[in-house]
Amino acid sequence: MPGFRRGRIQPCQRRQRRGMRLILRPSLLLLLAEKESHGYELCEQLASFGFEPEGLDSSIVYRDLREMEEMELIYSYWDENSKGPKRRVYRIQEEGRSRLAEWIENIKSIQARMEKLINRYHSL
Amino acid sequence: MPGFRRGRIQPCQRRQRRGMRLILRPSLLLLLAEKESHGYELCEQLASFGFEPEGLDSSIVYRDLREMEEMELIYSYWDENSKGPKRRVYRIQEEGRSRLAEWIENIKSIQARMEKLINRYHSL
DNA sequence: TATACTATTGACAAAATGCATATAGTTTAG
DNA sequence: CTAAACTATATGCATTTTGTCAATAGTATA
Repeated sequence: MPGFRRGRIQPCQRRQRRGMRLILRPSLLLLLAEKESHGYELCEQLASFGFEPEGLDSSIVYRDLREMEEMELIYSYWDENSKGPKRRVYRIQEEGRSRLAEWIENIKSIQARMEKLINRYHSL
Repeated sequence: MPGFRRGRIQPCQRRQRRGMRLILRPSLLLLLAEKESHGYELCEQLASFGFEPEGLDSSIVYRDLREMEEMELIYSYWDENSKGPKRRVYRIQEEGRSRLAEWIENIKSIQARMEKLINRYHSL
């Protein structure tokens, strides 16, 4: 069984996952702000943010990491000394820390808008 | 000036708008749960959910309305008696009310996860 | 030695999004 | 009276984002 996979999902479920995609990069960046890590380990740790392993294809995580590296928020090096296949270890950059702060602010404002929506719904 | 338009946006801003797209349909459906309405009016009312007119192209709203109609969450009829161009008036269906309830639950769970993320960020 | 687990990457199709533009009736300013 | 601005909806297209599959490879274990 190749790790972190799933079957095809329903169109109605895609929309639900979209909300999670929104916090995927911030979650990864936060994990890397806590300590350096590699893709596979990050996939496991994402569970603590509510990402279930069946709900997230690991290729998405790897892709997002590469993209954040291109944005120069993080950088990577090969860990040659680890057991098993070589790992690409990511570490956060200063640029990444400030971007994380921005993303968190953005999430707060989205959250506030969601709050408004929910309240309005309940006063129907 | 054609209503509800804007210029080209930066790639960093796109991600911010993504959060708003997430609550666009639920917002529209909630507005329609409150009272029947047509696209143009809905565009105006969206401001109360934090959608700025410059931040949302009205074609997106019209498209989402058509799609929700295809999903049979809402239905429409032409208002022939109104002044100006004819309006397509939307009304929510039972199916729409239950879907709205589901969407709200989903938003709540996303909100809870965002909360977790924010708390974890602040304990860095 | 076959299977499962660790670990990463690339290609491709499908879906979502942003933007421009077309159409058309009505009101208002000059 | 006529051009501009506003109300109102719709569509096509290019780009971006997403999900899925498949390929590769080293190591541990049954």
